[in-house]
Amino acid sequence: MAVYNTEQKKCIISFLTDHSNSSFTIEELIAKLEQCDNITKVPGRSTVYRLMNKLVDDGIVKRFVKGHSRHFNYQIVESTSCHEHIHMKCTTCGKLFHMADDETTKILNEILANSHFIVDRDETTLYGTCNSCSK
Amino acid sequence: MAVYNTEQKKCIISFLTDHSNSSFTIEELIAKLEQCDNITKVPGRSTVYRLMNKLVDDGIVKRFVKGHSRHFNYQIVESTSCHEHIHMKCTTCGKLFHMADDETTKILNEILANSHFIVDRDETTLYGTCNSCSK
DNA sequence: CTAGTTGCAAAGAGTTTGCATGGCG
DNA sequence: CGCCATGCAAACTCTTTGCAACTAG
Repeated sequence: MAVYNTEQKKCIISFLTDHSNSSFTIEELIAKLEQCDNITKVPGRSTVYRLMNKLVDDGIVKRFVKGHSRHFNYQIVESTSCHEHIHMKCTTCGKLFHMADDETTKILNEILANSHFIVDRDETTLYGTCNSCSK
Repeated sequence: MAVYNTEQKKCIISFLTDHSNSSFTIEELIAKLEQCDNITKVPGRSTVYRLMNKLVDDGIVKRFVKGHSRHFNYQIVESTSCHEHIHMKCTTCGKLFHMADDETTKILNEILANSHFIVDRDETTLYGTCNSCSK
């Protein structure tokens, strides 16, 4: 099945790439896209839903729930190495932090040794307060 | 505002308590309750929704998304000390494990020292594979 | 009794889908 | 030019809400 590289698809991917530190609900994403003036073709609502589902299936975008929200958030998966470490999301400022790789390995090995639990790195995001926000 | 202890509320809480190792979507919960024969008064759909929202607000039940599902799961919060340690959920067998308190403290302190990030314990569930399932 | 709770049905919100049109390759 | 992608509107699913009847305390 051929895949076409349409304006709508490019528009969403480039927006998410430009805001790779933030995540958006579908509603937020649509609102943001409509505000952007450097966008040639703002995709329609159903196209956004369809594209996001496909992008999640393809592993280009990650779907998750932020804090206690009842809606899904979408965020671009930044690189393949992104799967390799723990993420920390600040619930105050919303920024996503990446734990150093060796620190990640150390922590996960410690959990394995003590609790005999193999943590799935890709599924792991810690929520809390970042350095700046805790000051 | 007074709070009445109705059959419907008791029925949901006792079911969740009896299955404190499992979590359910609303749909699953309703189906299970309808199957149970030792239940005097099966609550209606809207009552289940209303009660679950209230139970979550009151901190008696926890709402979260399991794996890549698009629906919320509900699980009873097992005890007050439950907030104090990290949870580990096996994505294979579905069981919830509790990390030892001293281990939790050690890990979180290590993260704080290295990444300057204060992890919210209450928000933290690690997903992965438990000891039995990894064999 | 009285006020919180329930169940029904209807409304609301979020998401998916069928189909005709448009546009990429 | 053929086939995939898009947009609209309608359908669908999940959840909430208004209201009259019910019931715990």
